[in-house]
Amino acid sequence: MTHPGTAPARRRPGIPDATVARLPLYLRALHALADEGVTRVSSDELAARVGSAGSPAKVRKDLSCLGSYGTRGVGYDVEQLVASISAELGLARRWPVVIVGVGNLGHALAGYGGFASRGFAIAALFDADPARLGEVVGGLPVRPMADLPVVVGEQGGAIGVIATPAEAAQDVCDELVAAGVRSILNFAPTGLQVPDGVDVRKVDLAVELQILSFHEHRKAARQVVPA
Amino acid sequence: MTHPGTAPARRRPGIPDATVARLPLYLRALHALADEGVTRVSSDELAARVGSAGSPAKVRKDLSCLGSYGTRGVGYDVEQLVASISAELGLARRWPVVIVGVGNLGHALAGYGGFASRGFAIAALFDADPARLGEVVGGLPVRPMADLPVVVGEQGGAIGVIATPAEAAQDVCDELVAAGVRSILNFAPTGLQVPDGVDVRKVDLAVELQILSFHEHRKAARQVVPA
DNA sequence: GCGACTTTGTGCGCGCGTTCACAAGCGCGT
DNA sequence: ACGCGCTTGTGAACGCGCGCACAAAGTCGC
Repeated sequence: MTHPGTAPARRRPGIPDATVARLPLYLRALHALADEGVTRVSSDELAARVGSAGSPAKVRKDLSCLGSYGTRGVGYDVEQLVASISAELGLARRWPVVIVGVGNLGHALAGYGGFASRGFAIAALFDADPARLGEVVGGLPVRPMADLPVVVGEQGGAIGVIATPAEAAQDVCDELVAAGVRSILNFAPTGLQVPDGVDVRKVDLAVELQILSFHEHRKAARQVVPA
Repeated sequence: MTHPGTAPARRRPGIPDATVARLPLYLRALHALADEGVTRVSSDELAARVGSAGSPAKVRKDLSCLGSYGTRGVGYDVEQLVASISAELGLARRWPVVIVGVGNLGHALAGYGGFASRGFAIAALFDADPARLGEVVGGLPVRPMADLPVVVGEQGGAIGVIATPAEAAQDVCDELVAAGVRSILNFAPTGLQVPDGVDVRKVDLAVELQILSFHEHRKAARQVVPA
């Protein structure tokens, strides 16, 4: 099979995005299993653990995709799989995270213990509001935006988290990019424009609720007019 | 569909999930446009507004999918489109939301103004910790879990939000389902088992960071070993 | 009033992801 | 030692969603 018409300039190392999105779920389930003292797991069991997002076949294909070995007739070694997935996700290194915007959500994120236990360290908190500067949240002081390039430089890169109102998000995003941040998690309810080479993932609570609302709406309509 | 004139394109129950997931983004952008006083918008412009998640063709196909009319040579009427999408998402009704777990994240959610302005009303807050009961957060008192069926009954259904630690999530989920909740937004870092007819959407901050970590990792690797 | 430009609506082909089904491999009991 | 059952790994088909490209349609300029 030769490559079709398109120029093969960008060769992918072969991990589909859909698989990448599931690896963290597997990792989560595997950590839970390890805590329970389980040392081996089958694709069937792992799929059940991750819930609706996993089928046994998907699990096997995903895992085979990253070259990790299972043992036929037995299953996968939990510890080895954790190591393999962690390596693939780049979690050997503990990534520094900078949070911009110390409002309601920023406070919650700064105080969230889940980051530290999953391979991330909150490096600093920033806010544009001078009244907030110096305030200590989750053990870290709130710093001015001007410090951002310094912190990112010190850490040798970082993941940026935007927890500001929508109006400020694009400006903050630009500052993050200018400071050298190439991966951004955006909680502000707005789309962001970024140059090539910068990844943005967005989490919008209202959007999630609206998607649920759609299905709820449909379910209600179906009750009134049954098939 | 060769009939010209006022032939109504009946929207069939077949709206792709991918489209449903984008409708809230369009709605968000349209509200912003309306606030700016814009009354008409082209698929091109709307696509640009939603950022990387939208191409003009996708916008057109999505909108045509829900039967809303644009005017050829002009574009779409912003107000009409807002009404159409809102109706399709079931936002004519203001959905009640119950939040379970008033920790860091629960506090932030209770205080988040974005819900009220996007078609949702926080109906009540719950927590299993007796020490928290009665505490007022975001204008609402924290109530015991035992009140959950009462509240859901009063509201005639509700969307449940789980903001508890992972260990409690499945139990809370079961209680929500037992109380009649059929749509759940889960912030706890764990998979949930639910019966048929119940929708769960999950938001895991650490998972999002790990996906970013993967790409960051890959970008770093590409610098060392360029193509 | 008419032509030309703009923008929607959509049919088609393609590529990705999911699922099915089965062969290969490994351990275990006998 | 040998077959039996369990589980992985994977090839192939299916289906969905995306982008392209063009026809229909409506507006604006002259």
